[in-house]
Amino acid sequence: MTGVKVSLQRAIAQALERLGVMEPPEIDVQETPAEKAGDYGTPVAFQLARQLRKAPPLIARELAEKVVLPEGVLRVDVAGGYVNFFYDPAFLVRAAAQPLEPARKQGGKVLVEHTSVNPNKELHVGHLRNVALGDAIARILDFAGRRVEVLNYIDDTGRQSAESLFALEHYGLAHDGAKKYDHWVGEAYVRLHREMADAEAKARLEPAIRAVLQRLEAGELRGEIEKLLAAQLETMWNLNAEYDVLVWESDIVREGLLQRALALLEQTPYVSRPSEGKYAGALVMDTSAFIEGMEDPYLVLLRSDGTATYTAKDIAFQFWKMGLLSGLRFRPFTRQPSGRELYSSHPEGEPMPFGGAEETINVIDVRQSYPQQVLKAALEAAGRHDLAEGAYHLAYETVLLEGRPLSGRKGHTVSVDEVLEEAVRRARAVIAEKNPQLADADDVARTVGIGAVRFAMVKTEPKKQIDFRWEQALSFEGDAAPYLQYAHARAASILRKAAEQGADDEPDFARATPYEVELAKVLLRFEESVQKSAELKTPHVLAQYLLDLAAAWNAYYNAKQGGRAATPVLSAAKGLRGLRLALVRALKSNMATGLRLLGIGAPQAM
RNA sequence: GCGCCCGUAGCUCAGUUGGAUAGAGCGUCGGCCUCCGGAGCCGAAGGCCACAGGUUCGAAUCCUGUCGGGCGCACCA
Repeated sequence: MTGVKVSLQRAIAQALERLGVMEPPEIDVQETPAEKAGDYGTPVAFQLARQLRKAPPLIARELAEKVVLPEGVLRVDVAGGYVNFFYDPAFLVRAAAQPLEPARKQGGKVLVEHTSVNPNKELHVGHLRNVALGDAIARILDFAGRRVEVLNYIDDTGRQSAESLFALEHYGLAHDGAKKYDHWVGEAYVRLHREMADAEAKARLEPAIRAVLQRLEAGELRGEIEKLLAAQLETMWNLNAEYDVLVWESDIVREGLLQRALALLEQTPYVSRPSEGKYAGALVMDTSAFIEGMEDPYLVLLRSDGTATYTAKDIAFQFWKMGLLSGLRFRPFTRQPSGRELYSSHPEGEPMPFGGAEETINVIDVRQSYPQQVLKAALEAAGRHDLAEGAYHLAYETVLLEGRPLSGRKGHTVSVDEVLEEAVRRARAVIAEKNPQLADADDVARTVGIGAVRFAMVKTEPKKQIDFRWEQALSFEGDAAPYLQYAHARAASILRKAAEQGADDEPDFARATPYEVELAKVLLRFEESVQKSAELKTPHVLAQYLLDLAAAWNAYYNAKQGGRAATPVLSAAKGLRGLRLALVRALKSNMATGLRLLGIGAPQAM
């Protein structure tokens, strides 16, 4: 159903060629403003004025004379320097009624890493934005024709996990099942930190924590981490997020990826082992050739005591992601709610074709910008400029809670589980009030509540800080997911009634009115918005488009002329009714697809 | 101090590879269920697009500077 703009661009380009324009500019085709004549127009004559040394209106007129009108265009007109095209309403509406299809697969693999939360406590609202963004962008890229692999990194050898596991042992706790496991462990973690606020206590406990860390690195406590991971996965699944593969940090080290990455880097002129000065005895990388403005461009990979920094492991991981290194082994981990298999790296697994992507998207908050730059620098140092170009950091700003930064230690935080529970509860209350007869009210409340939360996380640009406020994030009015879902349910309701009445007349597109044309034009923007979302790697473009689409549909639905409904569907004359049903069908299906790409469900009724 | 990001209506935000009169939601005020679902629709009020220069036929969008705000600059992760 694309193609209206594209065919105009092509026609204009050919006309310019006939006019003898040697270097045609980018041809911009846009919908004409509401009060202007025509359907689509181009300002290309303005851009050519200098090159051709002619007034824009003159060029516009010549262009209008030379252009061969593409299919569906009735006539062309000139307004000032703009060239405007008038479409046959029937053509636009028929085009808009065509079913959507995912773009054909092309290009290499793109690997999306998101979530990657420390396995040591429950997810909080900061993680929520990460999961919502990462899951949505993966779905969008897939629809836009990319081969996508979704990865979740398990930092099982981190300090935080060690502290959590130590806390359980230290306080002699046993899980009785009353609380969700990750919340329960999180409480022990917080308790430990309260105790360690005292410097003396901290020093006393340090050796025992280190011992746990070492056991983690040896892979001895994998089962403990898996228990935490299982509890966290429940939350992500509740959010509608699934993955292809988990990669464990300990596996990266055990399989020798870290050593090989360092060996590879040591052969380059950028990595050295200073024998004196600040970095004596350490292995460092000089990033000055790749990162500008650093006071101290040296980055430690191996500490002088021989241990690897987190960044070094991350570099090894990035090298694996992009196929510079291979060697991890995998096996099935669990089956996810949709039926999709989740794999995991594992010492006893077998080689499988994960990784080796030509492009990576790392979804991590903006505070990690420097380490992410380092990953690119390491790829550059390895001589792979092409891969460095393909490594994208999807940086999102932090989430505030009621205007203040999140803080686990001060208890200023809310878990994702809590947020979801409250959202679903509120959705259930609204249903009880507005639609008490609704059959599957509990399921719908889940879809609506979770949808509201996810949409709130993706509707704004990632690089803008957002403030999580209960009243806003859980709003069921205005620019929120329920608005989109309501538009969908309304369309579903009409189609249901049409089926009951046996209304299935052939559409007579020649009967299209300006009301249908207006809705059709918005429908026709769907693919462009998905493509743009994919290209800019941000779901908010699609989210904003869906709001436009729902608004156009609601306006169409409510249109009145002289106090009467202007656009009734079911009571319309034969042919016109068929046309309107075709548009409603397209609206419903596109809205459902758009919501799905954001990881949000579209109930038939709500 | 150096670097990156942000500043658009009372509030929260779209719009930025330069294009026609800067748009939504919330809030305020006023309307709309004899009509397919009022979680909706229509209308009003509300803008020196932070400020000052510059480039351009044309600037919220590009450049320079200034002022506000956020973040990053560890042999932490």
